Amino acid sequence: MGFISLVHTTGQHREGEAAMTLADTAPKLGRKRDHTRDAEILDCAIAVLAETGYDGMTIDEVAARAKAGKATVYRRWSSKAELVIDAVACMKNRDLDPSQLPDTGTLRGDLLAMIKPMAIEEGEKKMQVMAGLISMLSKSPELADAANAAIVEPRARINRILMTRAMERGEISRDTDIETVALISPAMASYRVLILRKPVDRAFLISLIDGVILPALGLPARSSLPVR
Amino acid sequence: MGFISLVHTTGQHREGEAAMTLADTAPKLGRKRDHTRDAEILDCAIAVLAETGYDGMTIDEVAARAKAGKATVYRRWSSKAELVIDAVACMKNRDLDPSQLPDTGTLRGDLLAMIKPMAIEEGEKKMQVMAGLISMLSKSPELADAANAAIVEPRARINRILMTRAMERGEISRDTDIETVALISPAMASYRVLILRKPVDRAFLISLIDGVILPALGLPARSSLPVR
DNA sequence: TATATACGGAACTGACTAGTTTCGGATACT
DNA sequence: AGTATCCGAAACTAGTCAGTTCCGTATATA
Repeated sequence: MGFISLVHTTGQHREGEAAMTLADTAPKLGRKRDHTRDAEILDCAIAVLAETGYDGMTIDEVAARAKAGKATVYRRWSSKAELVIDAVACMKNRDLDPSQLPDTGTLRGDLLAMIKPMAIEEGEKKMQVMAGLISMLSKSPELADAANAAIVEPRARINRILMTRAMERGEISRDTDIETVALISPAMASYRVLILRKPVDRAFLISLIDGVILPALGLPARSSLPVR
Repeated sequence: MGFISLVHTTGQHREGEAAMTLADTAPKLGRKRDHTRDAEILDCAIAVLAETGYDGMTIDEVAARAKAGKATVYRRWSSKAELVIDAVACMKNRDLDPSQLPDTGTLRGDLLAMIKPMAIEEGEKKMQVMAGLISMLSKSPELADAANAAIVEPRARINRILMTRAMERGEISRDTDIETVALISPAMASYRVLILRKPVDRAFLISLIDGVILPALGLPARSSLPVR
């Protein structure tokens, strides 16, 4: 389960022991480390994390699921905390295409175009992971930063972009508080999954757009024309 | 810290062992159980829960903080899970006055009147507790129900009442989706605390009311007069 | 070929903790 | 008085898990 193709970009951490100023690792002799295992282990870590949460996750389970020895895991990450931070950071790459956003001409059209089964599923997965991390966020600022960058920010950023475009288009008022409005859907979707434990489906997202977001921006549910 | 005066209402659970159809406990002989310890222990459980989360919380810590022996705790609750469920359920009673809500004549006035330092602080505490519970909610439906009834519902309920009154008053449209709009502030406040880890202060709540909730209801930020 | 490292797997260590039991003393009924 | 239960405190039991070490084997350089 999960594709292997991901490359994790957040650094290998220290692999040797001696203090090396440059060239993180450099054993000239011996068998080379199989870096295809890295992403596989991280994928399994994400899966276990989503299923059991940070405290419930065990290195044994991750290693077993990746058909790896624990030594193979600890050779790459010096602790459970580092593995998790790297795994979470790695989710950032699963994101929707960087700037290949829809551009339908209306904000409503753009927001609706963002509702795709794949995006919903990926969002659900991220929320499962987030659920297992929340109690840790206050204990590990480093993890909190990783979770923010990989899970929280990407969503908000997309909304910010779409709404900024709508503003430049003249569709919404110049003095809209985009920063806040862009957080409505992430916030309400999180709340629905994490706390109400109900599914975030297409119908919910549409009612959110038409019942909350667009009205909050002063647009009717069926906006299409710029105001001026 | 924390007042002792609370009475927990959610039941004592089984205290004896033999199957008794009625009268849960009935030792005629011996020293009586000191029921003032119940609420004290529950208060300490809440405090530890807020600080460390469910997995980080230990019975030893709770007992030590309440200056009680572990046996005294286990005599009342047969497991950590039951203690936590009872402690969470107990938070319901800390609520804002049952139906003693503000009635200023406008929805904005009512919503602003709900912003009191005490209410903010209590909400923050509840969110800390919720943060420590989230990863457990999917594993224990009973805990999820308790958390919902004690932490989630009360807030939403107040908004629902205030908005229903505004509707009857003619201030907002008859076909408003109150069920969704009432969740905006709980959702965005939770998101802010749990995920963004920023404080929910007066300024945030006001910008939420004026920048999101009232506009979503078709009201200007300074509404005062009924529309029709 | 000799050496050094990687691999999966398994055994081991040390710390922690849920839950139980025991102890000396206090309190309440009979 | 006698007995049963409570109390706080501490010791004990049993299971779990992070992190380490060792094994036999595979693969790379020299």
